[in-house]
Amino acid sequence: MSTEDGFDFAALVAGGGDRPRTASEFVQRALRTAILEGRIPPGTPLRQEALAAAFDVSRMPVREALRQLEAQALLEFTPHKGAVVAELSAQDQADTYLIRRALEPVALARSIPHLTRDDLDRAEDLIADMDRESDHGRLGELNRRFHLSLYAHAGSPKLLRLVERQLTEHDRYLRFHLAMMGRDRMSQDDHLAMVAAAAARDIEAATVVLQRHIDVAAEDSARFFDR
Amino acid sequence: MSTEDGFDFAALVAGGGDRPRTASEFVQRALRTAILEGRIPPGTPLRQEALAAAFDVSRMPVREALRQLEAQALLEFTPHKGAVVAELSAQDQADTYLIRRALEPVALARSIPHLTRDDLDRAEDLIADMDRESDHGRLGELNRRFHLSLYAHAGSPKLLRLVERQLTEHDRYLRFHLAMMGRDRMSQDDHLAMVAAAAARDIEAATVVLQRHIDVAAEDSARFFDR
DNA sequence: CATCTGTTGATTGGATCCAATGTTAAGTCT
DNA sequence: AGACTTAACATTGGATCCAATCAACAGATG
Repeated sequence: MSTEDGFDFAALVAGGGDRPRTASEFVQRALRTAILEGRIPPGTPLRQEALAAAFDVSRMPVREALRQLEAQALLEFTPHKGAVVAELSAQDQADTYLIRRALEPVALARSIPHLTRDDLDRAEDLIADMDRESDHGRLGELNRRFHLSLYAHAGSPKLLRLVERQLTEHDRYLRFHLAMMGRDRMSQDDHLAMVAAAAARDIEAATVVLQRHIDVAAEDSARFFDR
Repeated sequence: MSTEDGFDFAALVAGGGDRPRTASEFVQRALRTAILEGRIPPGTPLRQEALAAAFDVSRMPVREALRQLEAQALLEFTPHKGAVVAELSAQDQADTYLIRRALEPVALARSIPHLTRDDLDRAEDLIADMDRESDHGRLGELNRRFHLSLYAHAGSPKLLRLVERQLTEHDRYLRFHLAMMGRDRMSQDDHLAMVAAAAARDIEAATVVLQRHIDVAAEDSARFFDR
């Protein structure tokens, strides 16, 4: 059954968390996390019929889910050809870092004055979790949650949603990156330094570290796409 | 016929530009521009049946269009209640400016070295067009195109898409803003200064003007939401 | 032999029908 | 009279069916 059509969609059906109220949302979430975690490789064509069968729904909720994911740039739609999981490209990856570098320091700077001791503790916990975690998919999520925890009090929901989105897209590349680099201790030093600077309410130091953190990650990752 | 259900959807049917290949896309574009240009007020409930009748299609392409617009944050979906045009809020507006201020200078700086004489001429043409234009809806589009024309050569498609999105969302507020302020000569001075700086390849000067331009617009607009 | 064309199969787009849910309003009971 | 229950309606969510489009392949023609 795993040689269906290049990918075993049935494996996606075990949706975690709270069961969504609508089938459309159910499909949307399952596909979304599957794509983000790299479980459906870029370029995979998404046949509506196959997905409908895998999720045991009709084609309609599948179509709605695909439309939503298209608007999130996770897949590409061609009028009468269907949907394909969006490709990863060096250009796209570079752009993601460019955007993160512009947005995240702003979020961090605005958030630092309002961070509580609890927030900082949780951030440190996440760093510890990352040290323990070995699965690449979950590591990306922990990294995302760590960054977001420091930006949480920026008081700009729209900015945060945007940053979150960039971080999730970054996940797709990070996963790819880690898979080739083996386990990395990454920039945990940077992470710790950021928390320390935040605790000291030193906005300047924290943003400098963050920018360098992103720049280094950008350079590292760029190498994997030089081909 | 204009007292249908609070809004005359039939007036949207005259879609400009190239006719889309699919009904879904047709509906999506029409609704999108209508919302952006403020022709459908925030908070308006979008009944699928009414839209389908107005566009002379079935409810299905309408549903797909609504899903896409939801993912673009132009309307809000509630499971069994339906879609409502997204509200404008002071917070959201402030966030939009925050994001623009972070992203646009980056795009401009990267684009300036590659701008051609033609690009600059077109930018100046757009400024002239804005002087002549009186309709608020179109003015917003011209303003958007002006900004984008200066960023066009940034070489970062993803960044540009994001900036374009912020500018279109900004349009909704700009329209609201202009409607109360009467005709304004706005920041055409800033626009001219930006083109001049770009022509001189003076990245520093251009980005400074742009940042101030955005800051001033942010402060101006914020007043209208103090209530 | 290459190219063009017509035909068949696969897949998506759209329409209609039915089920599920939410809302409203009437009616009943305290 | 006020609050709760329940029944009708309106609206959305989902399934199935049909039409339109695209891709692949076979055959004809230069």
